[in-house]
Amino acid sequence: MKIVFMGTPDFSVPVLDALVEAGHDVICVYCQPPRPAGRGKKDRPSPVQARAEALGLQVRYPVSLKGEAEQAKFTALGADVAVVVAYGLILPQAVLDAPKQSCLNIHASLLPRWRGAAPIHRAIMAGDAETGVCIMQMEAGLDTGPVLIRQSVPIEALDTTAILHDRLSELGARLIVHALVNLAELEPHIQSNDGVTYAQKIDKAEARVDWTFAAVEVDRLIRGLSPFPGAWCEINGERIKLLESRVIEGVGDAGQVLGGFRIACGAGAVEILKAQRQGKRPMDAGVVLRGFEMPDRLT
RNA sequence: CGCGGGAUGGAGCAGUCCGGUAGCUCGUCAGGCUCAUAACCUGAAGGUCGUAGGUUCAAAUCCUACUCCCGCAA
Repeated sequence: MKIVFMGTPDFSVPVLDALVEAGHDVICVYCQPPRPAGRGKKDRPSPVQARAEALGLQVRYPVSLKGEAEQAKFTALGADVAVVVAYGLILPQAVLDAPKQSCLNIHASLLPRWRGAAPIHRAIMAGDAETGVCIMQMEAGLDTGPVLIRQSVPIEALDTTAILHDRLSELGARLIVHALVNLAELEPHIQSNDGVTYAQKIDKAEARVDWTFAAVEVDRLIRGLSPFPGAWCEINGERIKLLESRVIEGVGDAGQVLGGFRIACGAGAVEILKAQRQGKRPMDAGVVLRGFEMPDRLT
């Protein structure tokens, strides 16, 4: 099948790989243009661009698809299907209509819950018991199209966004390959109007831990924001990123250190399992604590 | 030239300003104690102090260049 692939971040890469491996003819890859990123603020290609070039695929990264010229170039590809996963650009109707069969989107949530940019983070932060992946037909609206395949995955107590991200990315890759083979038989299910929520982009201001919150909330925040952007707190004037945690039994004033890396919250307590000091790599809590003096209380 | 932190036995750190014996918390190994333990006690092994130059009687420490890792910011 002649496929146009559209995606940008790490989440999209396993999907691209799966399509190529399944023997599809990926005639062109669209992704976001290289942006200043990382130390030195140099332009860096997106993960998808890097992977696509390594595979020897044609790559395009237009700043927008609104112009007629871009749309004409897209249409001229004569694709059977467009596979879109975390591309980062809204597709105009002219683009949606271009592929002979359809535009399929892979979304990392159980739609209609968590439409939008940060579905994995939001599912963990909200304390959802499960999340999943949907393969859907694209419409002009944001993640509103009819769902072809919907597969749920439980969220475990210690799951972080990093873990779920990889798990869902792999799942999405498997499902899209399956969907392309069985495209004719799959039934589109219109999304319910009930239970619609939007996964707002993560705001950096959300990332600071407030110890007056209940322990379950703090724990979800830490796991939901791990590893990016990373929940953090201040210890001895130093900014410490908290990457893994669990809820434990414990009583104390909010912010009180209960020994080791166990902190009392507004209700209950959390134990930090993995953290990262500035300029250091992520380390297990016990290791972080060596050569480091914990105060009696965190704010 | 976006801002900043870091590289010291296997791990995490101190020591660097004010050059002069290589230190701490762990881990490892050996022995001891204990009914027993991620317990405790004793002892041991293990380090080109990121690399290359320079200054000096003497450099982990001061100077220069370089490599690698990371935080912020995007």
